[in-house]
Amino acid sequence: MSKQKTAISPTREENYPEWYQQVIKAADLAEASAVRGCMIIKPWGYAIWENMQRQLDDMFKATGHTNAYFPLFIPLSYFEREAEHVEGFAKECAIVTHYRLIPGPDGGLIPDPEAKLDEPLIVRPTSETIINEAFSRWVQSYRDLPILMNQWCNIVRWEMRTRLFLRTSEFLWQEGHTVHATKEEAIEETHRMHEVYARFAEDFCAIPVIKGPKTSSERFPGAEDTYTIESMMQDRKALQAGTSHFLGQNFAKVFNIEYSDADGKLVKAWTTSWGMTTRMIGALVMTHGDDDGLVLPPKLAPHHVVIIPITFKSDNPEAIVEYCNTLRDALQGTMYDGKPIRVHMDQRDMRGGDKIWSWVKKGVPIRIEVGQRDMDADSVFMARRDKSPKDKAGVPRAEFLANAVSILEEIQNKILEKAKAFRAEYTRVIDDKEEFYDFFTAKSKDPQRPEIHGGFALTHWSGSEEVEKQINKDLSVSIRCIPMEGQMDNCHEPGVCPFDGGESPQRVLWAKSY
RNA sequence: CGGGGUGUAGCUCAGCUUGGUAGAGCGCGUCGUUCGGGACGACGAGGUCGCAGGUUCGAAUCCUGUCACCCCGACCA
Repeated sequence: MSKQKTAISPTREENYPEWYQQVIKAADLAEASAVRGCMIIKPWGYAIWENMQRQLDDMFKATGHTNAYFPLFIPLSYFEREAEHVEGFAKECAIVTHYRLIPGPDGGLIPDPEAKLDEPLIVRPTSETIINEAFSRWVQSYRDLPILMNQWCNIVRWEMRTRLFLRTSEFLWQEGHTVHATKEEAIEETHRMHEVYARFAEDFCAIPVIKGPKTSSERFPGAEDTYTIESMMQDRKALQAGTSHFLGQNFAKVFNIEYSDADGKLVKAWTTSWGMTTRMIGALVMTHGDDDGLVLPPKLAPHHVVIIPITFKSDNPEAIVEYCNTLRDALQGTMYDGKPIRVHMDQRDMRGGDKIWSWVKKGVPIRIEVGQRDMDADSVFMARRDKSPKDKAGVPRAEFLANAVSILEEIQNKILEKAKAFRAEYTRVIDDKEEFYDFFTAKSKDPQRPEIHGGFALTHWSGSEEVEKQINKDLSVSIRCIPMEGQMDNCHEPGVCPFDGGESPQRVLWAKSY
């Protein structure tokens, strides 16, 4: 095969959606399965998810939460209780109606009509209903509160159009569910977990996010308030990376979560829920990936360092392997982010070029090649994933060992800064309707293949749902969130809505979204 | 559910209009020459052409039915 300029074809510029698919394939993260809309998460993709899980789980534990597990199936009658919740999820539910198969007339298997369930079960699209039903039995006294619970599980939402990691019919996530004695405590919890997500995104995924509440039309079905973190992908579209919901007393009412307070009065409780999903892996791809494949933030990379012994030219390959072994041991004895550096020795029997590129495409932060020459000079040949694949050089072994941690830290910081700069470049404060429409309109001739355009727009907004609807219809642009204090500059002064001239307390964030 | 398209080797696809013994590239295996940035050669393994009917001496190819998937719209973490 002839040498290509980039490892991934097409490039982001040429065809962004196709680039995304190719990166996932090249990095061996996941593949489509025989089941429509469901993906097979392969070991490299799953290892990233495990690192996310471990980190988030620590953060949940540190904020007082415990894990539990609730059933995959939810009785239809539970699900029916909260009207808005039903309206939001009924259109995309998988339903179990039978529990036995029998041979059919055409030789295949069919559901046994005799084995029809009295009450259909739905496969959970989210677990508020079944968890709050349990909570209603667990909560009797103010002494039982708060309940701070989380579960790691899979859920099913029967999506029409799917894309690996971003939108699949089945996906993995965590869902936190809490019950509180007072409104204030529940709101505080909602904000606490919102903040946990933002910190996780920025400090671990190196994905800068904008925090804020959703408008009422974008809220979680059944919530009083939904708080989101929104990030900008490299095609300048917004991705909702995590949400935290203040559910008020909506679920407490329909599931009858009541407790006796200190005065012996019977009081309704307040609940929250919050979730983050495997979509985050898609966010990593689209935030940091380049035309050579995935770029992983070191804190989440399954391997921090890959060591490739180059032995074919040596009289003494065993010595090189041994030299690599001691290098690996030394690295593993070094702590990064509170844990030993994760090192992988790649001794697969394959050609050097293929081997090296496979790690470039997988996004490993540091690559080390060691051949006879390096060993003789007591040095290593190092390449960093945040630099060009060709930008690599020999460094003395001792120097590399001394600097390994700071290089990982530097890569982690650098990709976050790069993402922040990208977002800043394509975020615009707009006060004029025409300019807004122009900003979000592609200039390319072929409407099937619009060029990468638009970004984040900050405008005033009167609060009108009509305006929201019209803009969504015209441009497929929506309000991603109402940025909170301190999230963006020039955002929190009152002004005039450029769409209907109404008064506006602050600017809101508009974008096309996933 | 509307509009468009595709089912042939592990993968990507050609062959179909005009019926006549199943093809290519990549990948895979063995051997050789190579190899400090995506090698090359030789040989080899691998397919009841989505499924069911029909037409025909003969069907991947024509006809009918059916199933699945993909793309574009409405819905979504």
